[in-house]
Amino acid sequence: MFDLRDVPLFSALSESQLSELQSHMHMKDYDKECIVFYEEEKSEYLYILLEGHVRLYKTAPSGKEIYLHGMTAPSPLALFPALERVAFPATCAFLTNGTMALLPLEKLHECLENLDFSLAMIKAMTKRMKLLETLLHKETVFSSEAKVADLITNNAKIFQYMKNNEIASILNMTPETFSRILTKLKKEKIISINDHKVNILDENALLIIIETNGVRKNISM
Amino acid sequence: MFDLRDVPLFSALSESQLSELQSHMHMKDYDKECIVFYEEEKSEYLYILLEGHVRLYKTAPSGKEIYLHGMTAPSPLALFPALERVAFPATCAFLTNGTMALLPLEKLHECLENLDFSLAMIKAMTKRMKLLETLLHKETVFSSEAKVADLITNNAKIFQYMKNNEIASILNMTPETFSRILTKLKKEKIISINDHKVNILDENALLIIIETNGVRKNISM
DNA sequence: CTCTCTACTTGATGTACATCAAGAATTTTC
DNA sequence: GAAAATTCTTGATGTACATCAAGTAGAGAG
Repeated sequence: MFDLRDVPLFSALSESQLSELQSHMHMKDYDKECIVFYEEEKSEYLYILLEGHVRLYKTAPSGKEIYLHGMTAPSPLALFPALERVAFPATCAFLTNGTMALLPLEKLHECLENLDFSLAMIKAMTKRMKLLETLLHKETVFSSEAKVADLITNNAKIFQYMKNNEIASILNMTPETFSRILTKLKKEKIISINDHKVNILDENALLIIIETNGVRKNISM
Repeated sequence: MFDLRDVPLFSALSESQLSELQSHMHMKDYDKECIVFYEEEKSEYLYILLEGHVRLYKTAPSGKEIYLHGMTAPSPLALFPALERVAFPATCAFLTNGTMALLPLEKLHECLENLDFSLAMIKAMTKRMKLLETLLHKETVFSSEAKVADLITNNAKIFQYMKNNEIASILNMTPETFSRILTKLKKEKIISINDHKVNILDENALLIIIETNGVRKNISM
């Protein structure tokens, strides 16, 4: 059985409050690939991811999906639409099968009367703002090469359990661009890849790419 | 004299709490164009904009400034770095002259013990998340043409008090691109401009541009 | 009212990506 | 372990912008 106590946002509530909430919640199971909610849709519920992984993405007019975040259980989703009762800014789809809890928004707003819950909410929101801020930074100041360099320095293991074209879509670039950048980095002896394992040969070169958005040129002012 | 009560975030506090806070605050006056804080810098203070306008921007490795938000007084700035005690994600500079209040972070954290203050903090944070979300949407899913169409539909008066190259920088595009898009819209009889006043001739065409990121093509698919 | 300075426009070129199209290398399947 | 399916690579081309460069039009100063 799932327990709201496992979700940090709710861990400060008392037994009685928790069981009150649980009695008002729906559980919903999803299969892999299923859509939980669509961008621009409104909802009367807070979605709480209890089991599985989901991805959040926007869809551009061309039909291209813009990857925002991946989320692993347990985690409340779309806090901002829940608090402001506005439409979802992104579509949410399961990557695995999993379970959501749906909490009516009135119940959520009642919880805010509790100071510890409010503080937990502030914590959860700062975490989400950090994610948004990082994403914005990557999408606005990083070149494709810098995105790859950043991924390799911060999350090299991802190459071991994801296909390159999946990684490319997380970075919001095409598989071709991703491939070209990897071969470039290999040619320049900055990384090597054997059997889906990335070895960093020149950490410093990666940092330079991240800082300058490209390979070192002569120092022009 | 400035009063913290004018800042919605602090309006829930009692007289005694407010005067306690005020006794710990520094006031600082700034001239036009002055930098308040730099991206990547850390601070022991929450900055509260009491008078004037500021802009927040990131700097790309090329030196290009990426405009994020403009803020008008009264408003707390950089809530997320204050709460998490991390570095500023952007640089803040005054557009006019104005005044900041600097509140030591310990004092801010003490305020969070107060439920009403926490709720006001949640409100302030959702407002900020809305801004971030809107910005992310514009920067990731909108074409330059869609950005301009969006600006015209939502904030046509801006043409009356800002120069075109200032508007272009707010939209994160070059003045040349902005000019080309405006002349295109004029040629297509979607807008007209006389004496810095924009007239919308075909509202629907603007909405189509926003939805499709360009002028209507034949319905493919 | 003319002169200057700044803002705007327009064209030519450059650049970082995406897209299209094969081919080469893996992985999966039986 | 061979055939089929999938993923990855590589090259050619396209596109949405930026950049560079020159000219034109307003707007403020004398």
